[in-house]
Amino acid sequence: MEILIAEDEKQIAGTLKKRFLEIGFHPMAVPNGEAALAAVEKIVFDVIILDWRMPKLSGLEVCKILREREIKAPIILLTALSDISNKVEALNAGADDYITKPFSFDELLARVNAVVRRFHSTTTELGFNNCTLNLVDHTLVKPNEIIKLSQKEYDLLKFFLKNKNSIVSKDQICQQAWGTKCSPLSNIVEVTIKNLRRKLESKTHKSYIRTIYGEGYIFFADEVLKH
Amino acid sequence: MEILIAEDEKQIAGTLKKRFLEIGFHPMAVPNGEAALAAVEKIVFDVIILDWRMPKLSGLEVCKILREREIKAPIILLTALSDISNKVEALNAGADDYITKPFSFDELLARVNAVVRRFHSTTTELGFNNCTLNLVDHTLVKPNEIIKLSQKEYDLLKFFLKNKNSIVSKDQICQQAWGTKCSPLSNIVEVTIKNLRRKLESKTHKSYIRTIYGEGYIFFADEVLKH
DNA sequence: TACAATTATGAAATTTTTTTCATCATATTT
DNA sequence: AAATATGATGAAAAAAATTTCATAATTGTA
Repeated sequence: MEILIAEDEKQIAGTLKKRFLEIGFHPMAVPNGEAALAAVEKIVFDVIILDWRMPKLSGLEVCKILREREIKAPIILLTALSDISNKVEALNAGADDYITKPFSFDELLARVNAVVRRFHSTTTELGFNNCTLNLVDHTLVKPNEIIKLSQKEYDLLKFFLKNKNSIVSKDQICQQAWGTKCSPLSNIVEVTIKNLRRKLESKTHKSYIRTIYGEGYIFFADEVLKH
Repeated sequence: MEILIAEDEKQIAGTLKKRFLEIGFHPMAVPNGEAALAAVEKIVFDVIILDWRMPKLSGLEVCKILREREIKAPIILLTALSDISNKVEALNAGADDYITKPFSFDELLARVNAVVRRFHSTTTELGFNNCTLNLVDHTLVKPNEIIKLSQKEYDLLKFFLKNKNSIVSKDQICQQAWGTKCSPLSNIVEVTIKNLRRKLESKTHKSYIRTIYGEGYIFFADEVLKH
């Protein structure tokens, strides 16, 4: 789980990072709003935690900018004030939750989990590297073009993205994308992989799908880096 | 906008209903949790507001039950206590927001709008009557069967659902579902409507799409009733 | 009721997607 | 390096989706 923490108070940032690390999350801490915006350009986060009061760019402003840029990841705002109008302002800026300092780590964790669970149950796109699979349109959104995927190509890519960076066997692929056992008489999987590879490839990024001889395939996607 | 308000304090319920009515929403007030569950069985709400403290079934319990039943509509819990652990409990139960009494109507409205806006930007299905259009699978989910829609049938139905109960011209349909002006030389729209009608029809419900001679079509869907 | 305009429909034609097949390329083992 | 197994690929075949077309049915109007 990739978490961005934008917080200028070093002690809070440090504690949060440490606690998230302990439970196996991947936190990244930045000290201001500009750094948060820069980080989001490069990395796909599962949740973004923004301190409201930061020098220059406030957490609220960062939140608004992220939503304008169509960043969909859930955002939680931290604030010293428990003013109710702040809460409304935060929601209107596109935040998903709001938490007042001081707070316990367990409370923050509960909110992070709630917000992420909800997000994953309703998300409409899956990102990888500098591309996105649009689950509603069934299109592959590359940096400079939008490519229509056929049904099978879509099913296959979706399966790869759910299992990125780990080996999947041909049997597993058949089961998920074709709903049947893999027939040794047919090579539909190979053919569809060939076609998907062609649609995925670009000048900068040639090989998303690596063949593991005798085992299956791995879809390589930097979980983290967007560019 | 269909809003369910489950609140046993009659005065609060009455005021909320009145205020929502004034701004053109369609509120329905019920006095307890059981009635709320029953209402959700029959009606598709855009947002559900639950009082935490209600006789027998609490708002929190109703919330959990609704999520178990895969009701996706956003839920806001009302409570007299501003205890932070309650907020965590609410989120863990699948609620989207939490508001402590006393609150102003404007604050509630802001939260309703925030929660609905977010929901609509990430929703993965559109409901109508006793059916659902699954936007990810491109399937039509009827009470007893799941029907695969072709791309064009899907585009057409999606357009109808976005414009239900109002006349849409053939030109509008072409523009949205085919991305081109309607050619007088082609009757693709009529043909696709014919095919969609066939897939939509059931023993109980024959005519979703009514033709308005010389004007276009209306897709009739009870905005409200599920059964 | 007759007529013109509009919509509905079955079936053919076209296009696209999916699958099969033959052949080539590559990896592993000996 | 040779033999064998596995995967890749272009092209053909089959199936499915989309569009066209001819004709039938329906609606509104004279």
